[in-house]
Amino acid sequence: MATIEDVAKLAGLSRTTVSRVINDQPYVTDEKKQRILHAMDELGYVPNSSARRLRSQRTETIAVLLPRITNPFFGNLIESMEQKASKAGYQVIVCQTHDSKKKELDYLQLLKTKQVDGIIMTSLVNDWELIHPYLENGPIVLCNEYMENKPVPMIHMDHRQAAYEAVQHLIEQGCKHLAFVHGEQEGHLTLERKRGFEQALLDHGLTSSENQVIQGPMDVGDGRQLFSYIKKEMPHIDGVFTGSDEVAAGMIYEAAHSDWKIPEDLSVVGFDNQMLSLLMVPSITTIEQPVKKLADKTVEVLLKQLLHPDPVRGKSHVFDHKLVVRGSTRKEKLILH
Amino acid sequence: MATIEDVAKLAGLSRTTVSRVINDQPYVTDEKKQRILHAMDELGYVPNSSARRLRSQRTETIAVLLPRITNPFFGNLIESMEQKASKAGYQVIVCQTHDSKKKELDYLQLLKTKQVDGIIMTSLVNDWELIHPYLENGPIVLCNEYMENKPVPMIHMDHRQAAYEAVQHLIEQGCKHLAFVHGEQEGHLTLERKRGFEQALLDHGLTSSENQVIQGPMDVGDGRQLFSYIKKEMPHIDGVFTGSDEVAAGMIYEAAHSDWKIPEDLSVVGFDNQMLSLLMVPSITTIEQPVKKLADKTVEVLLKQLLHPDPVRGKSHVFDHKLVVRGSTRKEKLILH
DNA sequence: TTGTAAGCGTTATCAT
DNA sequence: ATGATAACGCTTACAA
Repeated sequence: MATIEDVAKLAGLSRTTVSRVINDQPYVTDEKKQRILHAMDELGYVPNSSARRLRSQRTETIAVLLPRITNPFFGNLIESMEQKASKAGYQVIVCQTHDSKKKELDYLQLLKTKQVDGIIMTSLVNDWELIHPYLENGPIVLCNEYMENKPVPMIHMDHRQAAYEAVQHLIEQGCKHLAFVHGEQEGHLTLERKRGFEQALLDHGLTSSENQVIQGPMDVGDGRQLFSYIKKEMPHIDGVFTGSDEVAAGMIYEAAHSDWKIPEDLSVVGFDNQMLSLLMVPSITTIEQPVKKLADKTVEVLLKQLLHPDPVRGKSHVFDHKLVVRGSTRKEKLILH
Repeated sequence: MATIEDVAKLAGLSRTTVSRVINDQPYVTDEKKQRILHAMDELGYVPNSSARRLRSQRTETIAVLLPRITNPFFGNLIESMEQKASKAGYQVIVCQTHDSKKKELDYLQLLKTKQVDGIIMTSLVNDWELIHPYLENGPIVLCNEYMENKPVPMIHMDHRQAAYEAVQHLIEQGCKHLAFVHGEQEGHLTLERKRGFEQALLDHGLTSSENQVIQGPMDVGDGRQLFSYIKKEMPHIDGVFTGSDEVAAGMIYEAAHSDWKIPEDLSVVGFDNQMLSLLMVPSITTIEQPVKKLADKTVEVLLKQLLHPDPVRGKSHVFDHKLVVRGSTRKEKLILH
């Protein structure tokens, strides 16, 4: 593999001058520049990335931590982030934590080992105390996940309000016995949604005791089990706010293979407005997140921090959600057209 | 940021000895080892990755090239690859080409710039002549995509045979006028499927002229348009083999909002057996790929090449597919239970 | 068992 | 405008 030295020799010039050409710096005669470019071409020279990184102390790479790439919400998020980052000349590396505390910390080490310049966390399973020290090693930005009064920028929606509106909608459709379903991890995000759920119940005079919080379900399979469980063990439940279109889809699938009708016997709300939620029969009422806006803003904020290592501030950027009403909750058939 | 030198000083030993401890090498007294570990701990020392890479000429990182992460097939593939690779101590970086020739070549540069030790290509849009030179810089393995007589390992299914079986199944269900649908790019993989399509027609006495090859559709939206197009412009078509569950799902969605019935008026076969294909109403007949096996084998082969830089051989590893028959093609209702 | 010193490929500083 | 030289932080012969 050719090095800068080889190029310099072949062109009859010094490494310094070659380096100037590589980095588009001034003070190189056009004639010599051409000679060097020729030499680089002839040797198939490409600058060695490790050497540059070592020398410059920068990697031009950022890491995005997420639970799992197979969740379409995170898939879309990373897709947008990657596009935005690569326009600014940054590489993105995708880090799946699978909601493991250990993996999350392992990936944060990328900052210490200088493999990345900054980190975006889209989920957060460790206590903040364990995350905080890593701020010494480079900027961290939270996207989607958020917590109060922490010295990092946060880009997200108001999940409490979103949950409130979803639950209010269920109540308006006539549901009296509601369940809130969330995944295995009880993150801050889940907590926010739960608060919204409870507030809505309160505001509409439904006592919490008749309503349920169910922890665990995360995917389609879980949703299927959940439906069977509700039908058998809690048949009084008539409305469910799930934190996930997958879970909602699983419930609807299983319902279709039973004698319950959705939304008549059970109304269901999902989350994320994934393609799936439109395609199901009935289609799924859900909360739409402004994925692209979240992604773009997050990358923008991180890149800004990379350029101006300011004293870290905990500014929140809150984006709007949208309740998309569809067949899984709409009991009175509206007249279309 | 503490360096190895700082640790050495604090422990009153040399860099060499510290390095030995870092790399778990023998010939260090237990007592000194402890002293060093203590010093590392006290300073919060972490080895600098760029320096190690530069010195050792290895990155312990592999790149996986794929069209887009939001396609669940590739999402699942990368998920499995990442797990397998990380067990062997390798990092994975995900590279979305979006089917762009330029991006594909850009990412292959990672091999030249020594940012990765090896590359897995799960799709291939450039001519082989452009890819070939990169083999100088490190091992490349093809997974999913394949071509004949190329000096790289290939791990894949027999797409021609899979297509053949899918089309044969449609014919057995009574379809007489078939269409084969594939995406924008006409890769080798698509070509294989098309051959299977044509062979099946031939073997069952259907002349090609009555049947169609449609290029372009890739996602749910395209599938919806496609259905409308077929209904309006080619209403004689009664069976479609799409290369994608998404396209199939889009067609089914649109059909449900029309007066055509699936499978009676039009039968549809998807590809990949994604969750979506089970959830649709009717559920989608599809081809199941052994994603985990493909992923594991691919990583295994690449890692082997990384350890033994043998003269490159073009061995193919072919895995079995499975035709999953569901409601989108099953005209005679079978009695269940 | 431990240490010295060279070198991986760049780039920044300072001369010239 | 160009070049010599010293880092960046680590590993590895080789010496002791």
